[in-house]
Amino acid sequence: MQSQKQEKKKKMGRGKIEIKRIEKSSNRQVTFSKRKNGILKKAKEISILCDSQVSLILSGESGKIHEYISPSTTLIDVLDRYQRDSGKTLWDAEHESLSNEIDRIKKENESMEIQLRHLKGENITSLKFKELMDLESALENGLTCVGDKKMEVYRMLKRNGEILEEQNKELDLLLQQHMAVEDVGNMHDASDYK
Amino acid sequence: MQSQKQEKKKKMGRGKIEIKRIEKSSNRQVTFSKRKNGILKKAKEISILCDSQVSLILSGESGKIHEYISPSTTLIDVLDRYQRDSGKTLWDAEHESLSNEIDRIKKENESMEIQLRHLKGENITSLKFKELMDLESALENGLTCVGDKKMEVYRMLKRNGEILEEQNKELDLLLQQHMAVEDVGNMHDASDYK
DNA sequence: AACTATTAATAAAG
DNA sequence: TCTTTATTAATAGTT
Repeated sequence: MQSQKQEKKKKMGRGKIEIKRIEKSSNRQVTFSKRKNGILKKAKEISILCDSQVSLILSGESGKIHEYISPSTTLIDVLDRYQRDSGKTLWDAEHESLSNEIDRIKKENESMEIQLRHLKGENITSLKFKELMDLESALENGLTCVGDKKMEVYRMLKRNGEILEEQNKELDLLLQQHMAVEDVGNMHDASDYK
Repeated sequence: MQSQKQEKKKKMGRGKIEIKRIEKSSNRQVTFSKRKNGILKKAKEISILCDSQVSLILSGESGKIHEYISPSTTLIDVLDRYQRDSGKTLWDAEHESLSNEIDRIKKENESMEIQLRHLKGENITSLKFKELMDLESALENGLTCVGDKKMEVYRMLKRNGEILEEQNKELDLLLQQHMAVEDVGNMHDASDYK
């Protein structure tokens, strides 16, 4: 291998180049054109293959702009993400305040989502005993209010005679089924606590 | 040449791939990581070789952002140019998009807040009978889950003997008070339904 | 622009 | 995630 190379330190033919500014303007332009196509293609490919968001903006010496923005998103989205992620503010103060508001609301959102889950009995594995008891109290309280209200509405409906006989029967049936389920629930609770 | 190929229509080994979303998530991630490095390298190379301005921002499914911005310029310069060249005003669009996002999240927020209120038995005056029943079911379901979990945790605590006697008593007391409230709740329900 | 010898990127496997 | 390697893809220099 060495013997083959020894007389050819510089490749005079096609081959590797050093990564530094190409001095000859015409070559530089040609290379820009070729590599521009290459990288635009790569950008498109990675966005399709990997379902990823890409924003590529290129400009050569002519000043002409070439771009690829993945269709799954807009440039705005990419830049917005970029700003939040990097902490760099590309734009004005108002933009920043809007961004902050979004962050704030998103946090609120998250906390409410957790509360909702808990009230629905989901994701409660990590809760402490005291938290479970508080949660239970809240649920019982809610149940009491709702149950009272339900009966109130039910009586009002009946009294006003606003429901047709047919609907009335349907409601009664629903209600009875419901109460049956409730009773089972209570029995379950009771046995569990003894 | 044809004879060599005829038995190997599909390359089972290393080779060409079709440019379409990679279905398997792990493969997609690996490919993203590799190609990301590739395209970042290409971006750097073209900017050096051809003295060109490049802004490349990528994000994969993890949401993490990867970027190459050519040192000869700032992202803002690139974007300014982009705006002038394309005639699109990113500024306004950005502003609008943020406003829209805020609206969207606020609506989500509002809806969750209402749900939370309802589950806590507040603001239920306007609800229809059927809605009250659904709400009640949800609450009962949540209560069952939480109650089961609570007892599970309680038993575990007792069994493991991890709580001091003092704490133990406190818990027992809390629990008894709690059950008493529960019983009142049940009686209340029962009497109402008769 | 088109052509090819060569290098570079990378898909699949370990 | 890293390394290896067979194979495809990109491209530098030439025409």
